[in-house]
Amino acid sequence: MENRVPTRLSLGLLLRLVHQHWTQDVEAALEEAGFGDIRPPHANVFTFARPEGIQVSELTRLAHVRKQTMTQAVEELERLGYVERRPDPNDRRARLVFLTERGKGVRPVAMATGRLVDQRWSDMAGSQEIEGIKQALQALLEKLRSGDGNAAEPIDGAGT
Amino acid sequence: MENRVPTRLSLGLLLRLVHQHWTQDVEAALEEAGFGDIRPPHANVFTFARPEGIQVSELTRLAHVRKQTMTQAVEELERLGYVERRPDPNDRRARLVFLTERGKGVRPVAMATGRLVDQRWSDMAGSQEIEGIKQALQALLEKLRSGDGNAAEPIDGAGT
DNA sequence: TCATAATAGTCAGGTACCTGTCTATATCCA
DNA sequence: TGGATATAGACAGGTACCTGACTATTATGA
Repeated sequence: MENRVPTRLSLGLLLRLVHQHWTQDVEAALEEAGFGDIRPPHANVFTFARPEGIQVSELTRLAHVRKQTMTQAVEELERLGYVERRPDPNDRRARLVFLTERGKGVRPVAMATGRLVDQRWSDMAGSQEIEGIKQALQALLEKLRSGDGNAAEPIDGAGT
Repeated sequence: MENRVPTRLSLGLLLRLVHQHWTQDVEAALEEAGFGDIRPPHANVFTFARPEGIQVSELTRLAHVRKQTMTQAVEELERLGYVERRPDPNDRRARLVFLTERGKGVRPVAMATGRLVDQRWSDMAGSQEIEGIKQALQALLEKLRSGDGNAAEPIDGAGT
């Protein structure tokens, strides 16, 4: 089947391939846990939701995604009955996102999936290896951000 | 502006953020070189094109992208006048992609952009650091591929 | 205190990937 | 040699991000 990883892949390609694996694994973990209707971008909502409610803009900042992306995730979860939105009493521009009872039930599982995948990868490749990659990427990211002009706003991202 | 990278980002998020930086930098490098109409996914076509022509399917394999993605890149480059397609004399199902004269002129630049970005990142963060990340990711990828059932086909990817 | 700037959220549209299905042709081996 | 299987490419449709432009509301500071 000739499926060896060719010797020298570009950094861009490597990042993409590994990221794709990650996304697939998160999705699979959610599926396994019986939540096939929740997909990776939704997980952030569960991760950052708070009993007092939270604005979409704040979710956006916490998860490093654009408003549009987060709005869509919230809308889908609303349709699925996991969250609901109510007007923010302190800011008439805003609406607050709350977990429904159903949503509260899912929360621990959704929050855990990222960690679960981390765990599996650590078991597979060694936790030092994974930890090393994380630290190296984080350090790189900080350098990239200070090094160029784009250092300004929440660039994007999600738990995925 | 409060833009420190928060202390512990998930691996998925890190991969995504760094990959995004990479793509932006490649795009910027192409723009700088005066080829604003060529975007990252196109670069593969220049990288792997051959004087005798090449099939889209083979480009697909080399670049680790799906047929659809590569087809689209080739179509765009055809519209822009960088490549042309002619029937494959040895396989009536297939068409071969050739660089036009114009395409041949761009080739070196398009091929160099990936390396250029690597170079810049190495200057910024240290070439050992970058090299280490590449090797770690590559090793991880190999483990991931042998570890799960997905180890079969060209997963995806591109010079980006 | 009032014009200006910032923020919450919506709307419209784009990109780079993905999946699955389908036809024509090629290859294989029983 | 012919029937199952694989491959080249086209077509239709989906996802998770992105951007920019816009309205309503809030915060700022001169």
